[in-house]
Amino acid sequence: MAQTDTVTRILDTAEVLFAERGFAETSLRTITSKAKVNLAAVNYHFGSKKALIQAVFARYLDPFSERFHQALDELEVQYRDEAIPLEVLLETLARTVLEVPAERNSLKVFMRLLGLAYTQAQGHLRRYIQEHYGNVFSRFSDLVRRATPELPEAERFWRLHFMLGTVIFTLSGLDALRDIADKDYHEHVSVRDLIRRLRPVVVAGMQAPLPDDALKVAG
Amino acid sequence: MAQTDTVTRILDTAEVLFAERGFAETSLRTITSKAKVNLAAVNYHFGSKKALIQAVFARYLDPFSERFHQALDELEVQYRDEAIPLEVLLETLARTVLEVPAERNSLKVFMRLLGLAYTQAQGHLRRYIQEHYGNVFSRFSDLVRRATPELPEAERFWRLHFMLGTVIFTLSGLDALRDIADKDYHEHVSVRDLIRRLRPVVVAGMQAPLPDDALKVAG
DNA sequence: GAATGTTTTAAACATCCGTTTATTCCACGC
DNA sequence: GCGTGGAATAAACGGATGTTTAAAACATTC
Repeated sequence: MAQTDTVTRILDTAEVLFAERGFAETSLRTITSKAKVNLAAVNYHFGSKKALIQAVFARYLDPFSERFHQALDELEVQYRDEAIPLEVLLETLARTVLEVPAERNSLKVFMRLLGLAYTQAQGHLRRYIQEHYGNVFSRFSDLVRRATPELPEAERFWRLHFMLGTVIFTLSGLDALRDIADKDYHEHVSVRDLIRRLRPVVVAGMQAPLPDDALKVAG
Repeated sequence: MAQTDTVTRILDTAEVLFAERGFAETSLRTITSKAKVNLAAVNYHFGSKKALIQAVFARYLDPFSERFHQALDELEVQYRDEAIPLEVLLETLARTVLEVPAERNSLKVFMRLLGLAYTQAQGHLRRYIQEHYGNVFSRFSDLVRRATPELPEAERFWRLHFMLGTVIFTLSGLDALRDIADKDYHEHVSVRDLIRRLRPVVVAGMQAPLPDDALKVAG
């Protein structure tokens, strides 16, 4: 039974704590004590705290990357030379994101981690993700380009990131928002509910009219 | 000259460092040495690091809150019993956000701080902001309700937060995104450029068609 | 100009951190 | 059975953190 499930226990505990408090605010002592594992185990198995952080991400992003590539392969076969419609691309992305962590029903954790990767300094993490998973984003980005030929290059870039912000911000801050929503509207939303609500907003955002070329934004 | 500009020097230095690295990653020693102030000055003038963090926010949010209330007062006079159009509300919000930090040309810092307030744990900060500035948000939220009577209550709540996510995520991660954009598109964007690009996306997102009532979101 | 109250300073304090070391444990192959 | 090597453990290390203390410097008032 024992063998290397120490590694798994560390990862399981670390991802939850990281998602709850961030990286700097989560000490190795908190992780190892909650995981009922010796303090030195982290440095023994992973080498350093930084490497542990990267390993936590790899456990989500490796399967995600593989599945998403695969899903895009199928779409490209299906659509031959036609451009894949934007809605289909977004739908596929959403489905893959939902599938990956579903097996450990930890979508919330996954989203929190993505949000942290963006917002917490941690230069090493950004470099790691860019280096290991940059090509998935590039491929998706290229397909979106073909799906929205009317958008100027730069405009599409920014809108993709706007929408990324919408989704990550919402799903990663979900708990806080859900508390407010529960209290005010007595309507409990699931993550899948939220994604259903997000879809039309994201699509409309991507297809919004181009901004005025006005030189100034306000009075 | 000296007197209590120690307090100002601490605040000026702290807000920049917090915005760059986050709260936990910024030590009082870094702040005080860069501000050329004694280490104990923070605890003497503010009481604790937490209180310093809150003071940094208050210096932005107090003027913002006051000006925004004032701007909404004027709009309510101007529109009498009619509903204020959504675009006008968003425009007013954007203008006020731009005005407040303009005097110290630190809009970027302001946005980074807002993003941190959302994403970094710091429960004391969330409570502080909620307690001191919750009513501004409530008022704005009520006006948006009158401007979008066709939206179900809960749907509007979520969309407002979607759009909040879009804006805060984008402007708070601005530097990283700008690096990519500069490299790929050789087009340097200013914060005002970005806000110009954000506007149609936000408006379109708020006015997107309602989601299907489909029970499931994907395959 | 002495007294008073506020601000600044240097030093120490008590914790907490990530990492390393040295030892012990335990399973497996010979 | 014994020895070998990978894994677990307890303890310590060096350094950084927020906070407190007690003395010095300064400004203000009478």
